Amino acid sequence: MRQTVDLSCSPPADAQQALARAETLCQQRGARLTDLRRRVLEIIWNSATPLGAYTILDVLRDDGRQGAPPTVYRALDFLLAQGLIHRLASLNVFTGCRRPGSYHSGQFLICRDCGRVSELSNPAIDELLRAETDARGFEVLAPIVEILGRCPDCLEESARHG
Amino acid sequence: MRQTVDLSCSPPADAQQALARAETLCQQRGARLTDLRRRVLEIIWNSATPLGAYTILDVLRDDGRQGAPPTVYRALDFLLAQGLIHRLASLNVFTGCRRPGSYHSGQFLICRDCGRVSELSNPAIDELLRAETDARGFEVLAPIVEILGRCPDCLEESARHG
DNA sequence: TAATAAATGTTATTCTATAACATAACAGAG
DNA sequence: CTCTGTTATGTTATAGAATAACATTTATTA
Repeated sequence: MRQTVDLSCSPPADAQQALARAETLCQQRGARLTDLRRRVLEIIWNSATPLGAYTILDVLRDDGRQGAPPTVYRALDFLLAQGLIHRLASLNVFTGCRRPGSYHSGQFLICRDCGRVSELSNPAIDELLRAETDARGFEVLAPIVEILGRCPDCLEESARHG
Repeated sequence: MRQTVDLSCSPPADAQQALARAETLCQQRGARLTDLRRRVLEIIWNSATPLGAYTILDVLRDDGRQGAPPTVYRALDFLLAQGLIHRLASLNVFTGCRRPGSYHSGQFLICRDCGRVSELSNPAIDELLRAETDARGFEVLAPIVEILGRCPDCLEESARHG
């Protein structure tokens, strides 16, 4: 069964702000934030949890749009290239970037229970990784840091009940 | 086209040692390292680079064994549970664990060009991540640290030629 | 407006992973 | 040793993620 979209905790304000920011950035860069790409970004931001490509496709189809997997993946590729979203490799899902503008790879805390994601940016972690790779003469292209676990809310929840 | 198995840099000695170690650990734990599971572990260790599940399946079939995807995935699940291999989420591949016995999640440097992987274990990185998650009341289940980049050999190679 | 480039539509396929159920191998109790 | 329950493996089918290849449309600019 396909993932459903949970809007419970991502206020539209966030989405609107993110879209406005994206608009500005793309304009500055001469990148074309088309209807489709904007809509995909909006779908991602409207969701409380990261979405898979096929879930996004379902929403597009609900919009009445035509679409096949490449439709979504191409839009996602664009948004990734612009640093407007991140891909979580461990779950094959996509989430809006909280700090677009400065390209970065991000560090993520992913809750196993509710699926929500926090994006950290701890420079010390970056520096340590950098030191480690420098020492080995390894050139970094894409660092991936994804911590799967349980968020405070879900911990408390499971403490109260079962 | 399916991945092919490159034996060029993983001396059989490593594999033999890893298998012996696995044997011992499983015996201590009362876990059953069956023919199939041992063979899958051996296939992984005999390869210079991490292997995908379907590549492993191909090798099993070359052995003359019967097999379907679940055959491989079940063996991999066992080896993962025993901490004898790691899964690299960013590439959907599996690699032998260099320090089995102490369950750990590992930090990996993955070369984009040659596909080889170095497993780090920098306690400082673990500690930083731990501090960050503790501060947020987030319970860690599975930290994933995978750095995609280019290894020294491939950097030198590309400096000499193209 | 014509020529070019960029974006999207469309069909098919590849790769990754698991569900569900059948059969076989094994370990311990009697 | 045999029965019995458990664990492991065989087997078929399907779900889920991603891309290849080519057609068509939309935008840009010369």
